[in-house]
Amino acid sequence: MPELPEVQTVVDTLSPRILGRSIARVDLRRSDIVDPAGIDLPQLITGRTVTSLTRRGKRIVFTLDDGNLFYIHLGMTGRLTIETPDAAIRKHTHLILSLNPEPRTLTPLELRFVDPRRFGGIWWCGKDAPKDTMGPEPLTITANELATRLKKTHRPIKNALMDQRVIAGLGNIYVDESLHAAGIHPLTFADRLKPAQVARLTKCIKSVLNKAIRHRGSTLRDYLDGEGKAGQFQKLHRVYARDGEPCLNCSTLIKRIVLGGRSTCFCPTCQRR
DNA sequence: GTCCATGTTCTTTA
DNA sequence: CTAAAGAACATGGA
Repeated sequence: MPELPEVQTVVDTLSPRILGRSIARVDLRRSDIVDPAGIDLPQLITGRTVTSLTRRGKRIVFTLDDGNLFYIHLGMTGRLTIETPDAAIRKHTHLILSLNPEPRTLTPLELRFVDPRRFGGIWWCGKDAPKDTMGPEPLTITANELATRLKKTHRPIKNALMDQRVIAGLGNIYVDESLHAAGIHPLTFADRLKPAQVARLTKCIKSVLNKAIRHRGSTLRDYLDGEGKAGQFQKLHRVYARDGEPCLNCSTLIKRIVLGGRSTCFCPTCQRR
């Protein structure tokens, strides 16, 4: 589910509800979603206040008032939503944080983490910056920076852009959409792209992501933002999951191939080899 | 029953 | 050794 635009939307919707509230109770219903295994997460965070909530790649980074830090990754089906305590607890709810009301309001809230497939989880970092082998943020990367990184790998551009060490935050949807916008065939070797193509790709990645953020992400099945609302950008996908349908630019039928074990959709006319 | 799914990480292969 | 490809993880829907 969640790539950069979805994760950014979750952070944006959660921030006003979480920042400044202290954590009154922690209900960790499945301790195997916490890494490292064996730490006492409830003991570490009960009574603390979240002082900042940020995104790095697809991670949601929580900073606490004692300087400790952890992040949540939503994996494929993870959801992080604000609920009132009386809301029904749905299946696969693994963590509930009860948040004290702000001084002026009397509404207690809960932050709930739900993740059926459990590819997501919570990573405790303590006071150290999280171990970070991720590439640069796509919204601020320069064309030169991306070009340098792509030059180092002889893989199809699709695979390279999916690799979080090359560039952080992109996944299957937004790589396909960006490559289509840039007119680049997904099988093109990353190290063979011309500077003009990388420049165009950089621009397209940014415009696709920004547009997706404005539409609050893509909801295919599981994704909801922090307030429980679905995204709308799936209605504007131009290639993702549109195989067999006409290209919105040229009417050629969108083709589907498998790359890196993932389905990859592209327009054979707009994206020539 | 089968296949597929927004992601990451470990293992195997070249 | 390294880079790249493939399998594995767990659940649910079509």
